[in-house]
Amino acid sequence: MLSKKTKYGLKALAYLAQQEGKTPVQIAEIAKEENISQKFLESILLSLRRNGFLGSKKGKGGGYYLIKEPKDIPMTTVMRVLEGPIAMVPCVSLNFYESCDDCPDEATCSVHKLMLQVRDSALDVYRNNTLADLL
Amino acid sequence: MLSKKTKYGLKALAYLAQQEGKTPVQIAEIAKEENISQKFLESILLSLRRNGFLGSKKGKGGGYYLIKEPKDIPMTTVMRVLEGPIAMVPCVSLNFYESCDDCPDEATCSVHKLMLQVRDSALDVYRNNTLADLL
DNA sequence: TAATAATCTACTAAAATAGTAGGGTAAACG
DNA sequence: CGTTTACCCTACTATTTTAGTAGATTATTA
Repeated sequence: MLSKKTKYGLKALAYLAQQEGKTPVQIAEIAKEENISQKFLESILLSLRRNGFLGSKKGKGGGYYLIKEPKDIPMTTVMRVLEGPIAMVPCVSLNFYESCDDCPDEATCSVHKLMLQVRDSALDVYRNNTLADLL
Repeated sequence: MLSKKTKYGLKALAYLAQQEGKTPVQIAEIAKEENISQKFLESILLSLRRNGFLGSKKGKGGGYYLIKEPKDIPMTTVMRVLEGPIAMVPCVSLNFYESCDDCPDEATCSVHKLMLQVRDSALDVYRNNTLADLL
């Protein structure tokens, strides 16, 4: 299941991408328009800023804005920041690899084999979608 | 992330599929060979039996066994029983559909659009794999 | 009937999720 | 320069899910 954090994060990014210029949008506006708890959204936007997706401006007329063009933001990087690993098991993860403590041999593991295919197919989708494609 | 329940369930099914005849295999044997907590595995096998994948026999010489041929067990049905919905959001689920309480319109929802593709790609993998393919 | 092995009910510890509460801090505007 | 605006940050909490445990029961077979 997709976490609310990821869902809200995606919606917020899409909302910002739809904006005309690069004028900052306030948290309160996004929260209201997208039906998201404002406080929760605050922490999500903050993490998106820390990870280089968003810029922010304080004070009157402040808010958040996209740093890059929507078409230059691939879904792979967004999903990894918001949701974490794209793989369903750590032993097939490219960016978050970990070996399983059960399972003596990855090469012969039935789960490994299947989940490798699932990861590749999901990766394929995320690689072929940028933020611009969500609008 | 794939739950341990699903992981263990898949491993147990694969173990049973590797068996020569249709002689029942005891929970204890599967648990030991696959490094799974026996009590936890008990409940998993029980649910696989209730859902028509396994048969069981009590008493001496008893245990669990596959009811169908591995090649006739598609991963879609296994995953749905063990892990639940294949979709990452209920609003794109074929078998577990639910509308989102935020999100006024699915047709224009950016998350919906993306997750539909992810579901289709995952479904594609599961449909093209049977239990026999995991061995 | 004694041993074996699945079945069933109920409880629990730990982790993740989805928030809340309450200030602090920087920038803009009058 | 001071007030307002709006992001920034820390800490706490309720709920749900996950991953089990414990212990008694029931059915089978030798």
